[in-house]
Amino acid sequence: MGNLATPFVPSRTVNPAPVVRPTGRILVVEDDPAVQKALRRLFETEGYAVETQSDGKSALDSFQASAPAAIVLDLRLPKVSGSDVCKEIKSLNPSLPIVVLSAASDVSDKVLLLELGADDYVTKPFSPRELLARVRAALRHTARMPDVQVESFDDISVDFKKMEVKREGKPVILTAQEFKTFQFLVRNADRVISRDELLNEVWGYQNYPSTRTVDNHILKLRQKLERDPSSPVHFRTVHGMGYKFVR
Amino acid sequence: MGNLATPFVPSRTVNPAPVVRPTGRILVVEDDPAVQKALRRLFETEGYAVETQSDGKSALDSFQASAPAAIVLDLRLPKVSGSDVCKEIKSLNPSLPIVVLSAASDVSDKVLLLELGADDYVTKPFSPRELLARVRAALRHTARMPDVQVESFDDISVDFKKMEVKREGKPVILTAQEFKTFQFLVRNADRVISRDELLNEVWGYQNYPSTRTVDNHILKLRQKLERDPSSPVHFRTVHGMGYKFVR
DNA sequence: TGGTATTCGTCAAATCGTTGTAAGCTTTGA
DNA sequence: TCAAAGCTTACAACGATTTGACGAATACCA
Repeated sequence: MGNLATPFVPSRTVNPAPVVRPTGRILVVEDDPAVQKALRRLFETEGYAVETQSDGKSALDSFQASAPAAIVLDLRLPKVSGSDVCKEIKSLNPSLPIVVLSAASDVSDKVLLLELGADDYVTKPFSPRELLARVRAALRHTARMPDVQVESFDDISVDFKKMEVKREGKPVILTAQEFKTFQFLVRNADRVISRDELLNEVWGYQNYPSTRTVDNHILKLRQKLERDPSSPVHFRTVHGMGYKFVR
Repeated sequence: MGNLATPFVPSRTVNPAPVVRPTGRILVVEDDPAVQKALRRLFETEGYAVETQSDGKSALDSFQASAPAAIVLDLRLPKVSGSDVCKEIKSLNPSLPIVVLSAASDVSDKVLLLELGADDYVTKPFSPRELLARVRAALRHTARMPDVQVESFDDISVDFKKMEVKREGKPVILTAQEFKTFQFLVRNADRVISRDELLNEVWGYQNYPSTRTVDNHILKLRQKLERDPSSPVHFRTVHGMGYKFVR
């Protein structure tokens, strides 16, 4: 799943039901250009969209403007120190996971990190994999599953945790992408969702060519889940707008 | 995607699957006000109720009066030392989980902690997430004391305590890593588990191998435990997602 | 109301990603 | 020092996803 970083365009004004965010954008704040580049590559090859900033001031601006899903923050920064950035961000949004990069000497102070409000840290030199693991864990943690894991309507029932869908009690096999699409639609039932939004939220794309990809997945879902796929009841087309799922 | 036929439930929204939510109050015993505040924030944003005390004496009183679900205890305390508090509490209520905070120098000897009766410890500086994880683990541990230590299905039986697996009554030798993987899967039966999650839960941060490693362990488990390893029934692949264990 | 432009549904082919597996290498512990 | 366990690598096989063409449906506008 390839990704290119481009400016984020908020598509929703309000934040409705919990939204499934498979791949978030990561804000990397790091002043050393070499390290910055390496980090970008690390996360991008893992399918994350990456935004980079080189100093604390820009980081704060960037955080305000683009609402990243997680932040990787070097403690050693020019102008505004990493610590201050961390505190500031945490005070604005306590649930946004921040993973701190620090030289071993920086954290000699016993509980500094805790006071900063950072969620996790790795000390330089660190293994890329470990950083990745920690960021992923941080993301997973905040993207907490909504309480309701099971839904049913019409003759369909879904168990999001087990990734099982049944129709008239009989199992229906959905592929990974189909399932994610379905899940997103169900969790945003009754709301009109544009293809762009689907691509952003389900596919994690930041930019993309014009594509029939979404349509194809809707097609598959209709074939598998609608009583009469040729006149869909649940997966509705809203012409010129996108799709809408209704129970 | 594995699906098993079960009766169709026509209600609209079925009751939520049991979600592990923070329950109970955590008693934080810490004399440094800044750290105390940070700890409070850490646990509270996670949904725990927090009670704080600054010295050993008050901690003991508090423990008696309010019966917390777990205790986070700094070893460095004024008046009554943390060690004594720990011993005292453990003698009064051995099953109450205690996670100890200690400077690295304090625990040159890990054995000491065990003597104290502490369930777990983190050394400063610690990652907030790690502390959280350990407290959660400690809670989980005691929360499901009536833990099933023996499971069986198909022609397999497992004794988690003895770390023994038998197939058709005959012992099967699993390596440590295989056993851990197996255990995690069994305890999360029916749920789809990503490689990442397995890596985090079974392997942990410090050694974070490649995802191919997981595949190999699943392969071994299938070879050792499936009737027909080439068409696995229990260790199912969920393409694009991970694995799922089904009894 | 008819013509035109846009958007959507559908299909098959091509691409791309994921998984299973074996073999070899590294680490660990007796 | 050796054997066992664990990890990495490579690659084939498989399946999922994307693409692009094209006709059908819908909206727009004179």
